Formats: sequence, C-alpha cells, structure tokens
Amino acid sequence: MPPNGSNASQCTPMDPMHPNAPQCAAAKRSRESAVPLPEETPVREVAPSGKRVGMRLVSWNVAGLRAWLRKGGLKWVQDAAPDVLCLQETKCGAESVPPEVRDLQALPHQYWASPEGKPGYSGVGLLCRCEPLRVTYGIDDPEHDPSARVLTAEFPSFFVVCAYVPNAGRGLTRLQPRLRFDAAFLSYLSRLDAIKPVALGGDLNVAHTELDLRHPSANRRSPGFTDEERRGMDAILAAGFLDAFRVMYPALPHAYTFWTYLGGARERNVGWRLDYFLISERLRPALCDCKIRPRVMGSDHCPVELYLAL
Amino acid sequence: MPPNGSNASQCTPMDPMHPNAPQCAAAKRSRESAVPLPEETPVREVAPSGKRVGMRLVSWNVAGLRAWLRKGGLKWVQDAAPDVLCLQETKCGAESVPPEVRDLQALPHQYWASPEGKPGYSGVGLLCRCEPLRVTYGIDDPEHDPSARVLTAEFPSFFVVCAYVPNAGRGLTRLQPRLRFDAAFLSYLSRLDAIKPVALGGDLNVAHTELDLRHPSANRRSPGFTDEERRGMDAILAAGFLDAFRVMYPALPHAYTFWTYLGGARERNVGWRLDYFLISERLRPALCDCKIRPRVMGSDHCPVELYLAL
DNA sequence: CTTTGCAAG
DNA sequence: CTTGTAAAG
Repeated sequence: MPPNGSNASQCTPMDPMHPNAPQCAAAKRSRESAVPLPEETPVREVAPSGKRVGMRLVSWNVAGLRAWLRKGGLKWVQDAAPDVLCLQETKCGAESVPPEVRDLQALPHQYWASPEGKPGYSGVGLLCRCEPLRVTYGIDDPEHDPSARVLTAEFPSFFVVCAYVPNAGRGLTRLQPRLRFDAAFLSYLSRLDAIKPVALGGDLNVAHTELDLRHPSANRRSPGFTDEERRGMDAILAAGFLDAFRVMYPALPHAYTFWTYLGGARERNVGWRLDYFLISERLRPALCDCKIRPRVMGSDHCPVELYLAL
Repeated sequence: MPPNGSNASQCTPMDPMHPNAPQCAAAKRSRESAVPLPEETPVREVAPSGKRVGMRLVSWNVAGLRAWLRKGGLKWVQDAAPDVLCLQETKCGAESVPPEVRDLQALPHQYWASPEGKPGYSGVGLLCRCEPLRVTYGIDDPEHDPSARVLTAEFPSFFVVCAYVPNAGRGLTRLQPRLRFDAAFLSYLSRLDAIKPVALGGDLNVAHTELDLRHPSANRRSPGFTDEERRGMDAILAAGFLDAFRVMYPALPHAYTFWTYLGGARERNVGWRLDYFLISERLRPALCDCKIRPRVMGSDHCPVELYLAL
C-alpha cells in the first residue's frame, strides 16, 4: 500500500511530505465531492463456457492478521466460504497464527510464509478447503525468496498463487528492488502458466490505470502509480494474463481495494485498486465474476472475490 | 514500579518467570480473599502546631503523561487544586507536554526533565501555583543527573523535591546503580535539609515494610522490596525525614499506591506502596495529613496528597 | 492513522 | 497489561 502521504498528496503533488500537507488535506476534504462506491450487483453465476461457479477464491490484504481477527475479519470469510483464501500482510509467522484461524474447519490446509528475522513484517498465507497437490514457497529467485511474499498451491487443473508485491517505499527508495521483483515474478508466472493455468490473487501494489485510483494526476510519482510499476502490470497482461475484475467491469470507476488510514480516506472513497485476481487467458471461459467488497472492514484493504466455473 | 512478574510471583516466589506463572496467578486470583481499600477518612485540617492547612502538594506517577491526560488524570488534579504537583514517569520532555497541561492556569510555573536521547522513558515534572525562588535539576551527581529523575523547587520556607527513583530492573539487573542512586540522593536531601526543611514527593520505588505491599514474603527478592532497597529507605528516615503517610496512619494495612497492570491486580488491591511524601522532621508540627487516593484512575499508580500548615 | 515488535515498568 | 518508541505501509 502506498505510503503516508499518497492519498493526502493530491493537493501538493510535487511534495507529499510538505509541512502543510494535513491542512491541505483537510481543506481538500471539505471541498471534495462525495464519490460513491460502485453499485453492488449480483454475482454472475454462469461463465462464458456455460458452466456454473464451482470455485470461489478470496484475496485480502489483512494488514496484520491478529488485528484483523480482533476486528472480525474472519467472520466475513466464514460467510463467504471460499475454497481458497489468499492473505497478505499477515505480519505473523505460522507459529503466531491465532487458534481461531489455525483451526478453521472450512479451510484446514494452511500454508504460511514470513520473512526470516523480520517478525511482524509482511507475510502471506494460503488457506485451502481441499488439500493441494503441492505447495511451493517463493518464486525460485534468490534475491526475492527470503522476503516470503509468494505462495503457490498446485491443484489438478490449475495453480493458485498468493502474492504480496513489495512496496516501492516512501520517496520511492525501494523502487528498483520492486521492479526487479516484478520482472522475476512475471518470469515465475510464465513458467507456471506453461504447465497449467494460473489464478493469481494478491496485493500487487500497483494501480494499473487512471481508472484505478481516485487521484491519478496527484500520484504520478507516488509508490504504486509510477510509470515503471504500471508497465510491470502491462507486462503481466501482455504475457497472457487477464485482470479478472477489468474483464468483468471494463470501465467501472471508483472501484478501489485500498484506502489509506490517514485523513478519513475510506469514508470518502479516496482509494486505490491494488488487489487483483489475474488469471491465465485460457481460464477466460471459466471466469464467472470478480467482485470487490469495499464495505467489508477489518483492514485498510478490502477483500476481492473470484468466481470460477472449475 | 516492580517488573512484570512482581505481583504474579506470589505463587512461585523463587521464579517470577516460571512458565506456569499466568496459570498460577489465575488460580491465586480465584482463591485470594478480597482485600478492601482502606476506609476513606476526612482530611485532618489542623496541624499539631494548631495551624490549619495552608499548602497542598500532590505526587503522582502518571506512567506516561499523554496517556494519563487522555484518561482524564488532569481532571482530578484540577479538582484537587494543589499548590505543587510532582509528576513522575511523564515519558515526555518539555517539548512534548500537551497544551492542556502546558497551559494550566492554576499551575503556571512548570519545570520538566527528561533524559537526553531517551524519548518516552522516565521523566519528571514539577508544577507550581506560585513561582519558586529557584528550581534545580538533578542531585548534583554526574552518574545520576543525566537520567533526569529529580527536580527541586526552592520556596521561601522550604524545598519541594520531586523524585523518580530508578527501578532495580527485572532480575535485579540494575540493583547496584539503584543503590548508588539511593546513597547519592540521601546525600543530596541532607544537604538541602541543612539549608531549609524539605518536602519530598515521589515514586521512591520501594515498599518500606511488610505493611507496604500485599505479598511481602513472595517478593523478598523482587525489585522494590529487596533488603538493600528497604535499608535505603531506613537510611532516609534515620537521616531526619518522616514518612508522612505512616506518621498519620502508623499501622494502616492495604494502603497501596501502585498495582501492576498485569492480571487485574488493582481490582483485588494487590498492590505496593511506592509513592511517598517524606518531610524534614522539623516540618512535623506543620503536618496536617497525608492521603493516598487509590480510587483515582489514570495510571498504574494513584496520587498521594500532602497537607501542610505552611 | 494503524500495525507490528521492542524495551521498560 | 500498558506506555512510548521505531519502521513500515
């Protein structure tokens, strides 16, 4: 998720750390026209193939699994009852997963990753109703695998990848390693895709187009909306993956999955679409729907759902 | 204040860090007979000298001035309306004192001390209705003065000293520096007392006698109740100071000023008397009363009041 | 603004 | 258990 000033910076695009930023944000807040959430529509139950939804996946950046649990995030998951749950920013290793999550009857096959020696930072989880054929950690890259940001579950007919793409950092201090991750990650996805179709759920830490964040022009050089990061997303799509949400809703505005905690951004829907399901093109016939659930609380991100006829 | 296990250790006196400590504490909790707070009695308004209360002092370890303010601690102070307020563990330097405190009309002369380069740690404050003749920082000792634990205000007829005596640390890891502080501090008090009478208010981080904590036998080697620390208190009294509360209430049990936040100690009055007013013996004729206010919330310590006919 | 871990009590 | 802190988002 973008840093401190990324949503407040709308007023002073050249300097998100400007001393007047809060004042400016407050002024902006009062002037800003209310932006509604997209209308809620029913899930399309039938895929282009004619088959009906057979598998549901949820991806959610929980911004701290334990706080998310306290805030009731798990209750929504239990109602949604996905077959696969991809969690990002768990901020806890397997040993610290609370029992309420660890002992979930509906999702008994659980895989957790967390960077060595950085407790409370980053971390991903992949929870499955059915046991995968196999689960792998990382993207087979020595630079990036210690950061423990990717989990892959192999099922008979497809891979599920859970990913938490690194943030470029305040002041873009970590843009270069981020871009190297993007390249290595795309290479990994392509290798998987050569074997079986892929469904990727995760926080990709990029708003792809101007439609994908509330204030594009103010965030031209903000982490999560640099040209370089956006081109990384272009590259994934060019390599044969689909942005499932945009396939379903090609021009829907104000559909965001992240709102900074600063300055009451969420209540005004000043957000970013950073969380995605990407699917191999040959899964298009199986794509029933992809839903963003912006009203679901528990984190500064909301969950995203993917419905597949598989 | 005593460390983590100091109140829970009653069950396993030899090992406060025993893995079963929480379980033990829970068991103890259910068995433990309820211990009432001492009965509230009216303030004695007339001193042995026959004169009436003319000056009120309050000492309070606030365990974080900003949190204490949020919890409404200042409201009680405003009602109590002391002439001098001694605060310990402010955990903030002068520059971080919230405006609500900084701009107090009733206590406009304020002096704050905080250790260099340790923000959020320790810290004391001395707030006065009338401007002191002079205020000094520390105890004129190069080992201890950087820790910024003592403030002294000189008034025409007496000194007021605000002190936060260092904790001996978990496992008594800092007992030796603590004992050196005790010696240097007593030397300092004696030098003051040779000039004018002294009224010292503060967290002395010691329960003097078995009457001064709920579980003396379990805490024989706990910080705040070692023989060495208790002898330090003996030494102050032997040097010509009075424990104002004990002068007034020589045998009153269960009169505590601190309760660990752990395990619900306060609701069961499992506490320690660590906060004192000590006065020069020649102030005895001026001693009207000294009150512990155990129902006043805002910190893990409660305030103590000293009433003098001055 | 919020989370985490940390040191300290 | 609670404080304040830092790093991170």
